[in-house]
Amino acid sequence: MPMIAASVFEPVDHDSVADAVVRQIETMIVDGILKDGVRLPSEREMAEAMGVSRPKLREALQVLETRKLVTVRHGDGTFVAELTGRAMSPAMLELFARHGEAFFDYLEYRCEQEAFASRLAAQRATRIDKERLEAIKEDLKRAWAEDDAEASRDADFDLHSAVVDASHNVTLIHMMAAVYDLTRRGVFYNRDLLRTIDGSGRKLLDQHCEIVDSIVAGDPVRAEAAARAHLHFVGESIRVGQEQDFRERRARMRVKTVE
Amino acid sequence: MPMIAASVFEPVDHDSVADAVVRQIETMIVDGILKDGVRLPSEREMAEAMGVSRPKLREALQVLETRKLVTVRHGDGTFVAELTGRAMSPAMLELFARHGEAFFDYLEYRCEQEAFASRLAAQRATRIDKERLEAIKEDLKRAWAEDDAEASRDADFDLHSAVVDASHNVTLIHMMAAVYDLTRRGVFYNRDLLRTIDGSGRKLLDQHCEIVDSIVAGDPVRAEAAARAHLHFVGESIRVGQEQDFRERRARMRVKTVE
DNA sequence: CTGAGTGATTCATATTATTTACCACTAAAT
DNA sequence: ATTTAGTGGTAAATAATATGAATCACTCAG
Repeated sequence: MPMIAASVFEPVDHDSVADAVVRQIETMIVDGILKDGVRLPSEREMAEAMGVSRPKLREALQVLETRKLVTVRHGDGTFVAELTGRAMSPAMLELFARHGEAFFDYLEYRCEQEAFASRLAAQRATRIDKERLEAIKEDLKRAWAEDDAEASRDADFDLHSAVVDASHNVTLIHMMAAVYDLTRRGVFYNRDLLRTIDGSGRKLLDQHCEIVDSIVAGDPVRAEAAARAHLHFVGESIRVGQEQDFRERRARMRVKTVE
Repeated sequence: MPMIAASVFEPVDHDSVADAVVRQIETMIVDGILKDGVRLPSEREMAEAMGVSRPKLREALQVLETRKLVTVRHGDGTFVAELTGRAMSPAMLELFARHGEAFFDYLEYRCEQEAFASRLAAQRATRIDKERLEAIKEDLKRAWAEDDAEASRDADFDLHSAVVDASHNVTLIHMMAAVYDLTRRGVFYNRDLLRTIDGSGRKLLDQHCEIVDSIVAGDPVRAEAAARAHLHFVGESIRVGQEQDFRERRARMRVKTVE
């Protein structure tokens, strides 16, 4: 009779009450239900509504305060922190990264912003902007030719920053600065996932070059299309990559049963 | 200062230890890690591996036994039930329905089976089969013309059963019988979701008619393509429908904050 | 028939969570 | 400036859940 080894069974992922509360409040923030600056109901009311005890709710609020998602003021109340304003706070962006289902919303948003930035850049790029973009294009090519992942990542980041800078829209520049910083630190996704459907990285390079070329050519329609195609490719790579990772993990578990 | 009403906060979804164990073991079954008939490790070993106490593991195994997913034999051991064999057991199919991430695997599998069935049906349908299919086609048209959701659902089920019957592959007939029964009972998805991107239902009708016409015409390639297109449409409708439902729920929660 | 494994039951103990009471701060009303 | 009613903050008793351990009953291989 075939028998399963005990090692196939992993420790159960069982949350405490406080953890569950943290997750639910974070989800409400991500979903836009709890907006910046609003005051939460009193601890007594929230605890009752959520069906947990006040000490446990307080424990959760403490975690949220540590993550800079809420502000607690003795004798006054509990408030959702200012998370977006002119630019998304790191706390908010890290929250998005933690909540997988929000990630594709973020990507959809970013696609729209980068299409917008590329269109403006094609219209407004100065000679200096264009020179900067051409120089980054050479960096990208060199990084690809040398298969230098780190240089490639840096150049990627430089390109997107340069495009936004070339849009000359101050609000956009501020809004996207934090996004790029966290993308660069790998908070949103492992950049290796971009190799999922583009093993050689050639496609990624071509897309980056097309963005530069269309901005330098002063073609807003082409620049916007290039940005959208690129972000679509990024989204697709991540989705397919995550699915493959998931299938591989399941396959490894199955293999484990016959060891 | 804007304030959120307490009613926006819902009771936290917090599992007991036993519930968490149930979910994890069910996931292992869905993922194919725990296969039919295999013997699980002893309760003592499983409890230790999963990091829970034996009484709590036993509580979980009792739930799984009630759901007919495992068989427990005093003095012998605990076994994964025979869930698939020649046809998927209702227990297995209900398990798939409970585990959302498995649903699209199921749909992918069903797409392949129905494409296979349609191809065979186009090759093997007898005169009686064809007459039956044509009669069902008329039922579908009438149900659509009269906007009769129940008649439409019944005719839909009849069609898929008739196609599989016309394949004259006994294994396939048995395998799909339980699938159709549960689909009919709405275990897998609410059929209303099919109206998400096809408000009038015309597209669905056209696809059903194309399946019938291609089988009656004896064209296996066309029949297979028609089945695949149909199942692709079903998958897409469900996916978009679920996304819309999700967005609507979030929007309702946001509206709730300003009441 | 025996022994070593399995599941089954029960109970004492530990941990987590709830309930309750009271303290300290804040801000609006007087 | 004071008062009051709200808020958050702390602590302890109690309840609920979970763990750990001991023992019983069944099964099957040797």
